[in-house]
Amino acid sequence: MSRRTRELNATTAAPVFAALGDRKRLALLARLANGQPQSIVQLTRGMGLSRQGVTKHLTILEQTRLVTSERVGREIRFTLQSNRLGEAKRYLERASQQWDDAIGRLQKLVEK
Amino acid sequence: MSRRTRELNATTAAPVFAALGDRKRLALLARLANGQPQSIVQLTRGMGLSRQGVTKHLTILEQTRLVTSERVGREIRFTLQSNRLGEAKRYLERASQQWDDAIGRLQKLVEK
DNA sequence: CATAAGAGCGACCTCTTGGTTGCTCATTAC
DNA sequence: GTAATGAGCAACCAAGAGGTCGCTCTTATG
Repeated sequence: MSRRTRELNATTAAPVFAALGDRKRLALLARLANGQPQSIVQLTRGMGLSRQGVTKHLTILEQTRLVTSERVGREIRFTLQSNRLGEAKRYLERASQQWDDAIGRLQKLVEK
Repeated sequence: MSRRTRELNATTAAPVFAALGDRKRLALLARLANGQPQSIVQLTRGMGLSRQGVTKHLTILEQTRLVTSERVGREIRFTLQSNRLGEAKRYLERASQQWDDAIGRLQKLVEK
């Protein structure tokens, strides 16, 4: 029984958004979204950052489960976890929906 | 011609996610999502934080346009901007969709 | 086997973040 | 008019983030 896809709350969502809150990390995710799993050196290319710097970012992304990694020989291949992005997306969805509902109720009151 | 609701890219999205990447700030947004615009002292209540601390968080939320403020007498009322949340949501939507599409194409290739 | 390639680990540095306190200013209430 | 309330500003502090370098370890490759 995997608990991987339960809903995020303020406490669990914050680290995920924090992980998304960096240009370089978003760039890494965008790279991974484009196709196959990629190794650290591959992801380092054209990133304007040292390999160790990239590793740090990938560690953060992995800790928040936005990516997963798999060792293949001497390489480590990173894969985007789109379901995790989905969880973050749904969190925002709920917040904005709640607000829109509140506004809607308020307007009805005013109209009466 | 307002440019407020154009699409986010990696550069413009990062600060928004960074703003969302803090428990306290998510709590503030949740509060604002519950109903009417609220002042700083109101938002401070039960936050376990000094008024100035809350002000700092609200400043960050306002700089990224997740909230707007309006002066009313000696108070400042903060309002949630649900469309901004929507922009962030759509950014995540695109990334995960792109990945899912890539995976789909890959599987088709394998099946052949 | 020797070497190259991919990655881990630790030390280090600087700038930013999240938080505080203290004081001042403006607006409302009595 | 005086007090109380809401907010701004500046200084300060500790901890964390983002980045580097240097060295070691492991896994191919020739």
